[in-house]
Amino acid sequence: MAARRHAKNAPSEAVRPVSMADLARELGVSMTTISRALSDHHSIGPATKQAVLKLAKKLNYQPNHLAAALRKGKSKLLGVMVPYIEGRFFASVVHGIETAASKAGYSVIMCQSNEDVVQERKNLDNLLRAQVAGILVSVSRSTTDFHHFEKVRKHHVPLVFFDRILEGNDVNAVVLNDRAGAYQTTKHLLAQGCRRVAHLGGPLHMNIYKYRRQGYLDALQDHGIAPDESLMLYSNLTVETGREGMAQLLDLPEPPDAVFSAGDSAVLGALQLLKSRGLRVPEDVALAGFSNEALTTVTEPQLTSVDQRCEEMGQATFRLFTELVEAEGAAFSNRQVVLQPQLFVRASSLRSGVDDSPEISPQERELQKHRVLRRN
Amino acid sequence: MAARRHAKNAPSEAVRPVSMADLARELGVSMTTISRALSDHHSIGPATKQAVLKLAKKLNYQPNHLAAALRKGKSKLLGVMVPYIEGRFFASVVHGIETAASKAGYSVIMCQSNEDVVQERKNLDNLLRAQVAGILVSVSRSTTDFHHFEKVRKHHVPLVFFDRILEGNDVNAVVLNDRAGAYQTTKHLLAQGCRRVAHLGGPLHMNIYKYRRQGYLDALQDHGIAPDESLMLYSNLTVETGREGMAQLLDLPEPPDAVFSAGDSAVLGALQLLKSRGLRVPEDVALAGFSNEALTTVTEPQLTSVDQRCEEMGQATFRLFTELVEAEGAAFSNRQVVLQPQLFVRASSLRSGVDDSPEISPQERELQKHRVLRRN
DNA sequence: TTGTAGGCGTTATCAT
DNA sequence: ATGATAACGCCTACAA
Repeated sequence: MAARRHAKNAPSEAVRPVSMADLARELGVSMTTISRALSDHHSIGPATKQAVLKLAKKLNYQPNHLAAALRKGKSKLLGVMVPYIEGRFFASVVHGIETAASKAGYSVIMCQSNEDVVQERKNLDNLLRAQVAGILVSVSRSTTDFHHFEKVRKHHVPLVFFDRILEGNDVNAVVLNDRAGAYQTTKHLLAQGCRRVAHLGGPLHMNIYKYRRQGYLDALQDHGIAPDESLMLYSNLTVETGREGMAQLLDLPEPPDAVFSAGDSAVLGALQLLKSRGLRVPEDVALAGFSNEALTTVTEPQLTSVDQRCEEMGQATFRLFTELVEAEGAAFSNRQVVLQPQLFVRASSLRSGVDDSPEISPQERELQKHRVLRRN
Repeated sequence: MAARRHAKNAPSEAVRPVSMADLARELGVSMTTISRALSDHHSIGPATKQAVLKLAKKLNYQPNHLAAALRKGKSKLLGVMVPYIEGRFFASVVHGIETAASKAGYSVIMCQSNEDVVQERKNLDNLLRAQVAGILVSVSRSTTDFHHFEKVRKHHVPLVFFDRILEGNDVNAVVLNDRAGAYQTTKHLLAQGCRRVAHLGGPLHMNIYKYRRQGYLDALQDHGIAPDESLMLYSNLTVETGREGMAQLLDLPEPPDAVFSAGDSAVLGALQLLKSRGLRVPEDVALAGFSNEALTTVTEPQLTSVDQRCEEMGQATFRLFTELVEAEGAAFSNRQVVLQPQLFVRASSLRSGVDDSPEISPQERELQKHRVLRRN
């Protein structure tokens, strides 16, 4: 017990953790034997193996991932960057990624760009320096060019985008079919008898908002309705801008009888404003949003919204990453995975007697189970 | 033309990243010089330094954190473990941690225990193997003993608990003054004229729920009201159990005129049930919750709730970690940081004409700005 | 089945 | 002001 370990070049008296060399010395075998016993190599005596494992447990040995990664030139770290972690969407996607990654032996380094392209660049550099095995990213709102991601490619680090991607670049990406979600929602509003459907949109340089608008337009066209620019407002889709937008729409000579918002916060704002003006939802104005945030089931009436399959997106993103790793640069062809959204029809868009989506209820009930607000 | 080395397209040739050795060779100097130039050492010629930096930029050199950490025996990785990342509370705390950590040059490895001690243990081992510089953790719901955390201490890795801690152990921790939050809330309900205040509580083996209950009891005692066991129900505080609990309370011979819930989901359930029975809030039953979730400002009436200073908690947790690092094991005394909660009084507990908390509004307005639901 | 030795990229300690 | 060299802990040809 009194036998102290003497580090030849130890900087100070800091207690070093137990290493394979320590185990080897203690057992009087070589480090190779230790290494093989621990990694369950085939050519290893069962007796020695047991002895090694036992000693390892006794001395509380923990393998040093850093050293292994350095030696192998391959770490088990995975970089994940989101604009921010708060809010249901990104938190759920990260949850999906982390769960899948953890199961596959990867540790997730999480970072946020805070919607700032400068921070995004810094984070990217930092992840590269950490020698991550891959980078999964949803770009910031202020990102408009691709060149900092080029660097990642130069370093041969697998790169997968999710949800918010850079259009026009051939990249690996997992996205939601935003167009289909918007199309289905708008068609639903039209099926409810609405004729002047307005749209609260987001910044059009972002793929998600561009396609949500497109789906809206496509549905109108399918019904032979000409788009009316005065019914289309663009903002950052906060509650506040939702209120303002709704007010502006009501002031039109011909106000809308329905609003499809590209986000749930804005549609909440719209709802608040309509109530404050004494208008009824959905009788006077029907409402539908996008994201299926928790708040949609709390308002009165509850809000129709498009669910984005957050967790599936996380899983799919990680899966795409593992496929890239296995492909090992064999195929340079980038892959796109497109997830199908799911419209949840609720009271805010359901006019009496008309129900064009009877198949929704069971899924929703199922989803609600998982959407319990946890902790408290 | 044949003499060219095709680094890019060589199939079986894994392209190694640029290292300090490459820079040294290219410039015809030693690695020591490179290292010093890059780390801004004092004894380095300004000319050589410039040359090194220039070449580094040109060749897209990125320092290898793994190698540096291995050599120095100290990484810039920080382990953060939460029960789950979804939901406002933990997401905000993690946001606070990540922001502070990033500023200080740390990368955050985020993992979830999913409320499972077994996973918690695995994660802990994994973080140790990743050679993290510290571990910040909020324990899972199913954690009742401390011994897996002992291992962390044995490895001399700084350990800080936040919010959910293990009582009875002398540990570093950042917690909310749950008792004070509950006390203040209950006193507020009593000040509104309520005389039979019920309590929806959580699992009492968790510090947070134990203290919320205690604050409730203390407030009752201060008003000379004897606690009534039939008014105190315990559950996991989901929306569903909130509904059930409220129903049970209404069936009492003497139903309550107010409910203080240890969580916001449960109080939402209570609200739903009261409405379905045609009872008015707050006139018939006043309601107050805990956590100040986003939903509290969406319901009708809006819900009174206790804000937990999520982001401050994250910042404080990281700060405590850095203090431990600087202390360098000098002082073994563990520190506890206690944050003060903030009660937000809203319509669900405000009976007409009585307002015992006029100072709330400005802060709330301020907070609301930041609580915009983002994305979409 | 086991051992030897070299090196992954960096930094710290010597020396020049 | 600059170099040579030895670790950090692990893996893996190549020997034995």
